[in-house]
Amino acid sequence: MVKRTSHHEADCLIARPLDAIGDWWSLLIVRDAFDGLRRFGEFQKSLGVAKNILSARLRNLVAHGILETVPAPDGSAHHEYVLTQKGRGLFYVLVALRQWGETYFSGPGEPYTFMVDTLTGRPIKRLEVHAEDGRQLAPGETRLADFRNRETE
Amino acid sequence: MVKRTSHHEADCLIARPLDAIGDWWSLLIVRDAFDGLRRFGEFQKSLGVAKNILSARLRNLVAHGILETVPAPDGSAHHEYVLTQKGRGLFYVLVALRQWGETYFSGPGEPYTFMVDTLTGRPIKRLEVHAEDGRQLAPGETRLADFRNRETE
DNA sequence: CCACAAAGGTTTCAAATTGAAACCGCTTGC
DNA sequence: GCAAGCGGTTTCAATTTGAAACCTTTGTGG
Repeated sequence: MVKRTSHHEADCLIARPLDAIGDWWSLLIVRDAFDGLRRFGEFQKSLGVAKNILSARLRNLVAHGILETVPAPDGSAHHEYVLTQKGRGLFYVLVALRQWGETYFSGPGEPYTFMVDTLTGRPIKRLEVHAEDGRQLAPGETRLADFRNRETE
Repeated sequence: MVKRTSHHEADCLIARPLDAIGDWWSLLIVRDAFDGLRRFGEFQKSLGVAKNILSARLRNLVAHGILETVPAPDGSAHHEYVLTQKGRGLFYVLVALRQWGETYFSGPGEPYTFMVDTLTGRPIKRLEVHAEDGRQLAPGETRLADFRNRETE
């Protein structure tokens, strides 16, 4: 066995992100970071993950620029982990995953949480994919296209 | 070591989906399925994954109701793997992941693909999160709220 | 009809990863 | 001054991964 496969060099821009967050724990750490968790111990308690694993995941997330370490505000020698802008960009992935989970993974009648608009307390709308002109697009109405350079954007 | 951790019973509706698709390959299989791939051999060639691993992942995806097997249309004894409705629900996850990848993982000047509107060939809009009343919401403007029963929906 | 090839897996086995628990160093709190 | 807590690292066995070999069921050429 050579090495655990990495998608780092894949052409596909779905594959490459999985290199950074495509394991069982990383996305949950990011979710907790969105919930305001910052300390090693907080993540460990929330996730119940072994400390060596958490340590490796945090290091990987920092290496990928998803989290960054900042000095602890209480003046202690320790530091805290906070989301970078890149890390906050995962918000839409989390929302999409959560909406899918709400639809297909919630047992009937079980205690249940929604994402809600903080201002009104009402559930947010489902994600939709829209064309440039505003038309809503179904999965079959999109495809991938190649552009040689970014200037076509 | 007891067993590889499963999020199957987690309360969190982000964690539970990861049980179904939270490994290095499953989401790429789903991506290929959206691209129209259906046969074992097609997935294997596209992903370059070992056959035993692909076999296990396809079985898992079928067990989770994300793919289903259908008889091959050419009358051969083999079957094909196609997305279920639940599987097609992952479209938004893939779009979110891809847009994140486009933003943060594409090297400068490298050949590049976009998701485009099939009708016009123009890139699709970025995902946005909206409140019930249509206001666009930033990451910090949402939270999770508990509802005892689904009837509050 | 028989040999041979291809598709679609399964089996085998070594190497890598995971996880639980023990350990370690540094600050506090008492 | 000493125990406790935080934030990890180390150790080591169980599990998972991946490459390659193998098997089984059709399809095909001679």
